[in-house]
Amino acid sequence: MSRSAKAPRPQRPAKSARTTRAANGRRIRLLLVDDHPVVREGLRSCLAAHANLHVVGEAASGEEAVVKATRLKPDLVLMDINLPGINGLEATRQLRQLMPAVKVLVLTVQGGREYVSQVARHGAQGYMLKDASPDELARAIVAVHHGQAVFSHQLSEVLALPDSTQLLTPREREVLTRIAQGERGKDIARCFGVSPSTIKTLRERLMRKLGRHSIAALTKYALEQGLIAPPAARSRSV
Amino acid sequence: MSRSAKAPRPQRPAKSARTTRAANGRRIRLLLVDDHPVVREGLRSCLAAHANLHVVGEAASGEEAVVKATRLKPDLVLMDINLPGINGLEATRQLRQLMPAVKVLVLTVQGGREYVSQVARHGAQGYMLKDASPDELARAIVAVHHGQAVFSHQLSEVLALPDSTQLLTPREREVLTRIAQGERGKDIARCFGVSPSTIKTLRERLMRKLGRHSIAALTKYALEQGLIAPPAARSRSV
DNA sequence: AAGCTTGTCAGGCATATGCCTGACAAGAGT
DNA sequence: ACTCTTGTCAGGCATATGCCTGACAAGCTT
Repeated sequence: MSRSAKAPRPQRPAKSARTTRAANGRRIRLLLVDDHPVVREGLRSCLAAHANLHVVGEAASGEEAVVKATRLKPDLVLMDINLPGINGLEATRQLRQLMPAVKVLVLTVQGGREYVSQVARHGAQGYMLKDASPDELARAIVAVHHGQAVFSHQLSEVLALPDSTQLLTPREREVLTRIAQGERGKDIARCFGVSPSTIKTLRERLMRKLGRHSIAALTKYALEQGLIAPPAARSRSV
Repeated sequence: MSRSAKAPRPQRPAKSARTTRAANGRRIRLLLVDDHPVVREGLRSCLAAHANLHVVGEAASGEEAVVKATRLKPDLVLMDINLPGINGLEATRQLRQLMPAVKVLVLTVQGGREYVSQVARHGAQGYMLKDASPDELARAIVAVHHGQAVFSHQLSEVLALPDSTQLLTPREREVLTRIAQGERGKDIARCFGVSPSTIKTLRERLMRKLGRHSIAALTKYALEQGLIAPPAARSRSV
């Protein structure tokens, strides 16, 4: 904790203002995407200490992110995942399709293994967790802007793990999401137009592969890995 | 904006500095509790615009929150719920027990109905969602400091709903959390030292009361309502 | 005192799970 | 050609769920 406590607020010395100065001298134009004003403000404030980082806009939803990105043409978008409307991954996909030059650094609290590969699959160049320090974040932005792929060091352990869901076939993933959403075997079978036995077998394969041996456990796994949307008990969705 | 930065950066005009100036002239001493540096910085920055709000410290965990609160004796603690170690609710409970004079305003992304009553039960005076605007937040802080109970207006719809979990007895809640964590009836029974039949009956009562008729559905409900920690796929817990 | 809820327990019954054993065809990789 | 994985399907079997019917004691409300 860099902040001393009772002191007359130490006015953080912005120590890294120099350290991250852009090599080429050009400022990196940033678009902040997060639905929480406080977080946007925090990012703004954290990044303000870095002379080469320039926040050119903010967006509070996926749709707004895409619109603003096309208008403002930032170099890089800092993208949250949990957004009202289309989520950050989908927004990333759309954005990257429309403007391949714009890089996307995903910044979220979700740390599941599956999220990592999902993030990459959707075209983002980086994936930081929100418990990264401001300096880490700034370094990540610069690195991504320079073409590196950057992942939060907190994710390294997760990345070191075998990607369990990579091991799943599309069919298995589909079945898993259905199971995790509370559908029962028979309904899934009917919905897929296959025999209940098939779903049964697939479920058992899933359990063997993932080492989760109950529906509740599979549900929790799917949630952890971001295979299904976390139950959004937000007011807007109630 | 407290942090200077060399950039010309629009240095947001702190328009509401006057509007929330304390009536009594005394500044409200605040302790910020959140495990994300960026969020803490955002709060700092948002609140810096208000002359009567004074951030005296920060904490990144529940334990740290309790320690710092006893040391710094803030007027009010801004408390996140999802924290490493003991969560914000437990921290609130401990803190309120140790220092009843310190008010707690919970500030989180969790908007479930059950969370609202849980927050109140743990001794907090207010509950704001993180999508509140900085001004709302500042007003809430002042209001709570003046003895009001404050809840995010985004929560009003949620509050208008009947509190389904209020309808649950402590025992039922306990069983529900166990179920949602993937324990099966028999194990719960053994753990509680009662007959499996009892758990069976309780589970059925739960299903009737909540209108969820499978374990997966109960799990999702518990997640939504914040009865169990959202599956923390964070690196630290992997 | 009568009624209510809670927590405890039990039985039955249809269905679903979890775990095992198979099987077969299509496709990919070697 | 051979192996491997995938997706499909089936049977059996022990256990768990989901849904119903009870029951009884303790406590609280009225």
